[in-house]
Amino acid sequence: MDRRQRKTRELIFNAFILLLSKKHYNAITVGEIIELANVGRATFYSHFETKDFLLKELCIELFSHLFNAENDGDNDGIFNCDIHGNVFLHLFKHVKENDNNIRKLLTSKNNELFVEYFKGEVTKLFKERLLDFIDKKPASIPQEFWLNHITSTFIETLRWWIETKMKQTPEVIYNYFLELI
Amino acid sequence: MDRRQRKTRELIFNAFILLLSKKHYNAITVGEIIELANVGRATFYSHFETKDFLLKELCIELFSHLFNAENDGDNDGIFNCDIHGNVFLHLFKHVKENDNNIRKLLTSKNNELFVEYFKGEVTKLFKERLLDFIDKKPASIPQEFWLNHITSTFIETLRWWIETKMKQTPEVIYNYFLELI
DNA sequence: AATATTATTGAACAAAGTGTTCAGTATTAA
DNA sequence: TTAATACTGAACACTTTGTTCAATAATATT
Repeated sequence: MDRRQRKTRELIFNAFILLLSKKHYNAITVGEIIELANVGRATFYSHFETKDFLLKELCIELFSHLFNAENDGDNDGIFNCDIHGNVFLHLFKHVKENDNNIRKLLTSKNNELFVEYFKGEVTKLFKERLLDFIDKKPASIPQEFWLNHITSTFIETLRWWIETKMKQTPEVIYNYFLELI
Repeated sequence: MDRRQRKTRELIFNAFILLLSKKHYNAITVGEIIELANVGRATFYSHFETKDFLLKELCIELFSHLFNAENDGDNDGIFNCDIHGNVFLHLFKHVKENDNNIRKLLTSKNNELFVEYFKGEVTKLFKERLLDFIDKKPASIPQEFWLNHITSTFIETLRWWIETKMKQTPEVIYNYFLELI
């Protein structure tokens, strides 16, 4: 990819992230983004079809290393942690220590699109590790319902934790989560 | 209130509800609403400041009888049910039998505003009846967190039920809910 | 270093939506 | 019947969106 393209992409991403932490997703206009990024209008539209696509590509940029990491070395993908699957504890830690972006996006308003993306990824994680939680499932309820429940509970827990300023350690909040389910 | 006002209010509400079941909240324009309602543009704006206010007033219109009913007779407010507080079972029943509007609104896209309203009302209900559920709370977790959790779980359960076409009876889905918490 | 390719620019553009205004008309309440 | 009030519809300024295009700049290719 042309160096110019990489440059403008990054300028746009940075401007967008900055705006996301200042105002609702719906309230952000393409005009504001390009003004802050110092980029022509036509340039923006040659990179991204719409604002929604910008968000989508930003998610891939920011989180694909987390969710899609193969076991190929020294990245910090979710799958490369303490052998036996404290994936979710790892995620709490990751959010606390590195990932201000997840914090911003998960608590920003009018951002159904991101929540949908994030929930989709987390659902995949739980699906792959469903057996680790299957013993907690009451026998009577359907598995699809259970999957939806633990995923939602995880995300709500994470959101609550972020919104109340992350006063607990990742370990404590992870135990809260385990006690809920 | 002038009969003319009541008439246009109802025309607008009906048009809005119809549109909500056909497209995303964000995609609905004032132009469409007034065209469908057969009402002048100026009239719309003399009734409602913005589309968001329209939604807000629609919620009050549709659900205040549910959530704010005092014990004053033959309404079907949430508080006027089987003495000992199966409020939530009652809500499941209500949604299944009478309330196509909650169904539409709770599963419509780009409708954070409604979900926020609905969650607020349900949170109030749980807060007033927290003692009924307090014995299910693990000792270690904070009460505010617990309140948020059972509220979210209730709403997610309701949403899942609606989205999967309400195949279970209200009693069964209510038991699912109880087993989750 | 010269050239071909590709990205960016800025300005202009149509289209769609928002929210306001106002004079004229119709409906309702008194 | 009259006075008050609600509705109309058309026009308005304004904002935002997404597109187009010729000129210019940066990069890749040889």
